[in-house]
Amino acid sequence: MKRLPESELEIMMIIWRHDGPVNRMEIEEHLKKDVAAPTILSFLNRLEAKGFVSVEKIGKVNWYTPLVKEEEYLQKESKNILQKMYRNSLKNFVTALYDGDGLSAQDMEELKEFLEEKSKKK
Amino acid sequence: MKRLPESELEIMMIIWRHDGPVNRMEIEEHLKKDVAAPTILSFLNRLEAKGFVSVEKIGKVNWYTPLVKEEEYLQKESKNILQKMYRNSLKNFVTALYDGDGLSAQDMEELKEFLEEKSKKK
DNA sequence: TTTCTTTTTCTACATTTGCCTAATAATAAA
DNA sequence: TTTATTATTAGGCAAATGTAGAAAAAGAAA
Repeated sequence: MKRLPESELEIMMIIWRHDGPVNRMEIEEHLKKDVAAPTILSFLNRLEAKGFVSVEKIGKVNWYTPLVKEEEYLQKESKNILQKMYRNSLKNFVTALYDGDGLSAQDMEELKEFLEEKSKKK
Repeated sequence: MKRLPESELEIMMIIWRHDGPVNRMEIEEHLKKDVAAPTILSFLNRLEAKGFVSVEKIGKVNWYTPLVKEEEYLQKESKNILQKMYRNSLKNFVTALYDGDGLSAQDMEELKEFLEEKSKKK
């Protein structure tokens, strides 16, 4: 499974968050910036070529369905990021966020609970 | 400050972790895969063009010094990553790691302590 | 002062990425 | 059944990225 470039990932995120097949128009509506229709279709073609989605044409509209699971992709990516940028230390990542004011008290609380929960389970 | 492509970031990480000016040869030694000297120098040129390092030539050797601070870059990147891939939720990121077996008990312990420490301070 | 040796600089090239215009296909409206 | 309307496909282009061979520069050794 390849790593996706930014624009393709952006599209993929929309597809993942959407329930069931999506068409170009729906994706367009969820994109913040606006791009021409053929641009989006071009990204979708590339995603298909890379095996990330399948396409079915109904009438004149293409419907796209994810083939790769979001969790699967994000799991790989998370590890990658940690390894490449934070010497494999989650703490380093969180510290960077904290120091850059990217962490609210609520985020921290939420995470603490998660960690307690998980370590209890073990 | 621009985002760096993978190869340039890899070089930058080496420069940051190194203390004081570095030359091409030293960088080469720290790279896992091996690339031709001109390749590394080419990346270094691009880093200079982007304002990430400064160069000083002494004798026939170039010495590179970081101009952008590691923390600064990583802080921005961390936020970016979180926002683009995890709907801005650190918990989502950690969950992905956890579910993908990218988290050791020790990592979790370390992080819990960090969080407790920080929320106490507040 | 020649002749290596080693570095860097030049230049180039294949791919990938981000994007779009023009052409084509296909349904919907007259 | 023509004539819009609209979506997709073709094709393509500029910039960015990954990579390196050949040429040039500079110190080191003869």
